[in-house]
Amino acid sequence: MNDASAGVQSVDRALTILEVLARVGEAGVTEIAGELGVHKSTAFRLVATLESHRLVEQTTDRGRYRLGVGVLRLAGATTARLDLVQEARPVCRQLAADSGETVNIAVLSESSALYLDQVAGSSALQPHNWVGQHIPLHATSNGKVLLSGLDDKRVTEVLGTLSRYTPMTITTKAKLRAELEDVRERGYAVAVDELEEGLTAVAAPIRNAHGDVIASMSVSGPTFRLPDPRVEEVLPLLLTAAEEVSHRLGWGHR
Amino acid sequence: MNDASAGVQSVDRALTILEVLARVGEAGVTEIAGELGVHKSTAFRLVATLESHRLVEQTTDRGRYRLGVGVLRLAGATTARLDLVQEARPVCRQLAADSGETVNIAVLSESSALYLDQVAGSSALQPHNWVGQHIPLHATSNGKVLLSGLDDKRVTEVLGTLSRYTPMTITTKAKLRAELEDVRERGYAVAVDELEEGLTAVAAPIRNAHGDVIASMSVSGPTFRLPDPRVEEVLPLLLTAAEEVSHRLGWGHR
DNA sequence: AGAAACTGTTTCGATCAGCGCAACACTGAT
DNA sequence: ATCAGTGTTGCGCTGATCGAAACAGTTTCT
Repeated sequence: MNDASAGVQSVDRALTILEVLARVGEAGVTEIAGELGVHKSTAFRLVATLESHRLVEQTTDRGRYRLGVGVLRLAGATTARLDLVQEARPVCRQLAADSGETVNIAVLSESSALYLDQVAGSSALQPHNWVGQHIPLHATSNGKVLLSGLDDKRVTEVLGTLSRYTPMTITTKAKLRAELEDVRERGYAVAVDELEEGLTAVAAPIRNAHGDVIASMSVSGPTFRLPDPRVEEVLPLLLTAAEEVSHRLGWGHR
Repeated sequence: MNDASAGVQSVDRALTILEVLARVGEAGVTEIAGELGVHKSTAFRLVATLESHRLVEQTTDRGRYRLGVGVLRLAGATTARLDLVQEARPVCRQLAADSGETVNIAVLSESSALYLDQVAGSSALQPHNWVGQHIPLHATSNGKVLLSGLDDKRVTEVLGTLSRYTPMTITTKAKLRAELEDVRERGYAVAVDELEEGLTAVAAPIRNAHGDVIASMSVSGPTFRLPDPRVEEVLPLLLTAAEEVSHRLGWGHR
C-alpha cells in the first residue's frame, strides 16, 4: 500500500492525507483514518494540524475536509522559483547531449512562436540563435505544437495569412487544421524543410498543472543529419524530456 | 513568531518548513534548523520526509532545499475542487483571449486579497504569477471590489494601515470609503499605478446565489497598453464575464 | 598543503511526543 | 428512544522522534 521508507512517520501520514484529499477531493476523518490504517483520533489530530496551517479546511455543512488555500499559497511561491526556463534548462541540456542536436523552448506570443531558450548540440556548426525571435506558427514544429493546444476558434483568431517560405510550407488552413489534428493525436509535430530548406525539426508539448499546452520543446538540425530514421530515434528522447518538464511544472496524473 | 497551539509538533514543524521555504525560496538544513529552533538532524529528517513526498526538492549544485513539484500537484487538485475556480476558468480563458491581457480571480482572505487563479494574456512574457499571493486590499482593483461587498463596519475591521506603494496609492480611509461607494454604484473598480507604477487593472465582482460578493475578477496589464480608452473597451467584456461566472454559481434565479 | 569551518548525512540511546483506546457531543434515520 | 453515524476530546502507555556526537564531504582561510 505505502512505501516503507517513510522518515518521520507522523509527518509521512500527514502528507499522505494531503495526497488522499488531492485524489478524492473531500473526505471525513473516519474515511481518512481508514485509508491510512490508523485510529480516528490520530487522523483527526493530523488533520487539525494541517488545518492550523490552512493546508486543509473543513466544509461548513458536514465536518468533512478538503485541501485549503494554504496549498495555493505555497504553489504561488513554488511557481515563482520554478519558472519554465529555469526548470527546462537542465532537461534541455541533457536532451541536447543525448541527441547531439540543438534544443529550443518556445511559447505562444502574439500570433507567433517566441523562442525563450536554446541549448546548442554537440555538432561543429552552430545554428543561429533563435532566442528572442518571433517565428511563424504554421511553418515550424514548435508552432504546430503550440497551435495544437488551442481550440479551433482560437486557432482562427491567431492565424493570419500563411506565408510560403519553401515548397514544403503548409499554406492552406484546411491542410494545417488536418495537420494539427494529427499533432494532437500523436503528441508531437515534425517540420521538414517547411521554414527553411535543409532544416528539420521535431517538437513536443510542455503542459502546466491544468494540462494546458504552455510551451513547446524542439530538437532541430540540418535535414541531412536528421533523416526519417534518425528522427524516429530522437523522438522518444524528446517526448520523455518534454514530459519531464511538464511534470516539474505540476502536470501530475489525473 | 509561532502559534503556540500546534497539534502534532512533528507535523507542525514540517509544515513550518514549507512556509519558510515559501518565504525565502531556498534554504539549507542548518538554516532551517535555526529558523525552527531545532537540531540540524531533526530538520534534516523532516526535510527528508517532505522530499519523499516531493513537496521539497534539493538543488543539485549545493545541498540546499526548495519547494518541489508535489506542491504544484496538490495545487492543481485544490483548484480543481474549488468550485469557484472550476466554474470561472473557462470564462477567464475566453476573457484573456478576447482582451489579450492577464485575467485573475481573487478572494478575501485574512485582511488581504488572495489570488486563486490566473490566466495569462496573449502577450509575450508571463507578467508575474500572483496565484497564492496575498495582496493589499486598498491598492488593487480586486481589493476594492472585495471591500465593496462588505458593510462599513466590516471594512473597518478588515483594514489595517493603508501603506503607500506609489504616489497614486489611496492612503486615507475617508478617500477609500468614497471610492468604495463609487465601486458599489458603478459595479467595477479601476486601479492605475496604485500598487505598482505602470500597472493598470480593472475588476468586477463575482456573486453567489445570495448576491454576496464572494470573489473578484480582474483584467490587468501594463499601463501603456491599457490607457483609459482601452479600459473602456475591455470593461464590457469583463462585466459580462464576471456576470457569467456569477450566474454559474447560482446568482440570478430568484 | 594543511587545517579550520563550513556544509549535509548517519548512528544511537533516552525520553517525551504521539498514538490507540474509550468516552463524549452531536446529527439524522429508523 | 434507540441506533448508527459523524467529528472531537482526555488520558495513560510506549515506541517513534529528538538531540548529541560522529561522519563525510566542500569551500575557505592560513
